[in-house]
Amino acid sequence: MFKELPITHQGSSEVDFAKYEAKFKALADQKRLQIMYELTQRGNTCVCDLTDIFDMQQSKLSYHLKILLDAGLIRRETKGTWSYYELNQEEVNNLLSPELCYIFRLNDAKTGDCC
Amino acid sequence: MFKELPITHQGSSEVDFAKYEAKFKALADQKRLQIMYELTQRGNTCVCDLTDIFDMQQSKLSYHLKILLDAGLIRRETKGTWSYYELNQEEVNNLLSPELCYIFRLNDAKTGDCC
DNA sequence: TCTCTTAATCAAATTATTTTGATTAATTAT
DNA sequence: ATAATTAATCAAAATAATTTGATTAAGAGA
Repeated sequence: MFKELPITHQGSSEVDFAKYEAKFKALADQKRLQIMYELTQRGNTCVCDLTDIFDMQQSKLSYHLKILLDAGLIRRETKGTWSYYELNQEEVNNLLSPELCYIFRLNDAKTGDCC
Repeated sequence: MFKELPITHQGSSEVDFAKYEAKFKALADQKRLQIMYELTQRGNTCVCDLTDIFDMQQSKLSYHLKILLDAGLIRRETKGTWSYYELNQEEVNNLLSPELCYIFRLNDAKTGDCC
């Protein structure tokens, strides 16, 4: 009935790995990492600018932005018909090493300490 | 002929995101995170023990171990017919936040500084 | 030698993710 | 009011990742 538990610890259920799965899935894509990098460099950015920059179909970009948004890695702000996205620095810091955080760090924040 | 470059920086090609894609892909799976956690707790561990612990088909476990191995997150050592895997602590530290590193930190190393 | 065990690899089936093109709703501009 | 723009969503197609069961190669043990 019950699966035997491992001997040396109380089982990996004490850590919620499902939570991290979605976040790492969001990070596990070149395009999305580039989108994040772009948001790092530009700060709050309109989708219309991103479509130009990445030469990417609008629905495709929208799909990738949604994945990053759902994972909590970016934030959205809507102004009229326009959508602006920005990096969620806090979440990035919670996940990534100081070295990687630095890559995804807003330029005007690069003087501060990391993580 | 040439795609216009973004204005505010020299293009995201200066960061090798392809390199990180494979690593985050490896991390983007609950089972693999659990395998990593198990290796953290047990240290150098035989595949035969892992099949018991995870109640997972041998070929399936082998597939996931290969993905972690190829991403450089774990290391393999072969002794006769047996394979032993262990966490690549250094690589984990290079990627993950101190908070996450701590989860994947060998018990006997938990006193030391992170990252 | 012959048999058993270990663990990697393979091909096929299954499942999940991504891309594409179209549609939609909301807003803006004429 | 009408037309144009923005960006999300949808369904179908294309692509990629995972699972399964079988096979293989290498060693261990009788």
